[in-house]
Amino acid sequence: MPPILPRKFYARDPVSVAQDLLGKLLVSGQTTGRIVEVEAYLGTGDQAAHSARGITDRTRVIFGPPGHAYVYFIYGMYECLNIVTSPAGTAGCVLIRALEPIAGIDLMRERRPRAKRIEDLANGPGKLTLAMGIDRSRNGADLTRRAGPLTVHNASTALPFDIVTTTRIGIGVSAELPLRFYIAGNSCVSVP
DNA sequence: GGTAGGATGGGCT
DNA sequence: GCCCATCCTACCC
Repeated sequence: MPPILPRKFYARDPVSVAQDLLGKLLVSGQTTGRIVEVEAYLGTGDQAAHSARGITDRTRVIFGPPGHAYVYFIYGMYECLNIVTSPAGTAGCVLIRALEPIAGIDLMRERRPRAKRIEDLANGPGKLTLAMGIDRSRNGADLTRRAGPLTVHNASTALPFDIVTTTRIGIGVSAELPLRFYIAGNSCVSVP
C-alpha cells in the first residue's frame, strides 16, 4: 500500500485539499476506493457548510486539527464522510462524494445488494459509506494514523486526469459557489 | 428514457 | 416544527 498522506497535506484551504484528494485511495478495513468526486465546504463565507453557525456538539470536529474524519447522519438513514482541512481552530472540510471501487468489491456488493453495476456501489456520498462500512463511530478518527480504521494513501500508479469544476449537489444556500470537483470522464461520478 | 415523492430521524430555531 | 451536503421505487412517457 502506498504511503499515508501526512497531516500537512490537510492543513491547507479546503479547495486545494479537495482538488488534490482526487485520485487518492481511501481504505476502510478490507475495502479500498479511489476518490473520484469531492466537494469543498469553507470556513468563512459559505452558508451551506455545517460549520457556518459555529461550534456545536455535531460540528466540533470540523474546527479541530486537520486530517480527521467528520461523519454526519442525514435524512434519517444515511451517513456522509468528510475530511477535515485547515489548521486547528479554523473550519473547513471536504465531502467525499464518489469512489471507484478498487479492492474488497465482493464485500461492497454484500453491503449494497441493490447495486447492479460496480459503478453503482459507491457513486454517491451515502452509497460510499455503506459500501466501505463507514458510520458515525468513525467521527473524529485520525486519518493519518497507521493501523487506524480509516486511512488515505497516495496513488502510486495514478494516470494524469482532468478536473471538472461545478456547483455543489443538493444544497440551497451558497449554491452558486464552484466547489464541486470530479475526475473528467470517470464512470463512478454521481452526477456526470 | 425521465421524474415525483416517500422513507426516516437528528439538529437546530 | 421544519429542514436536511440522500437514495430508491413507482410510474410515466
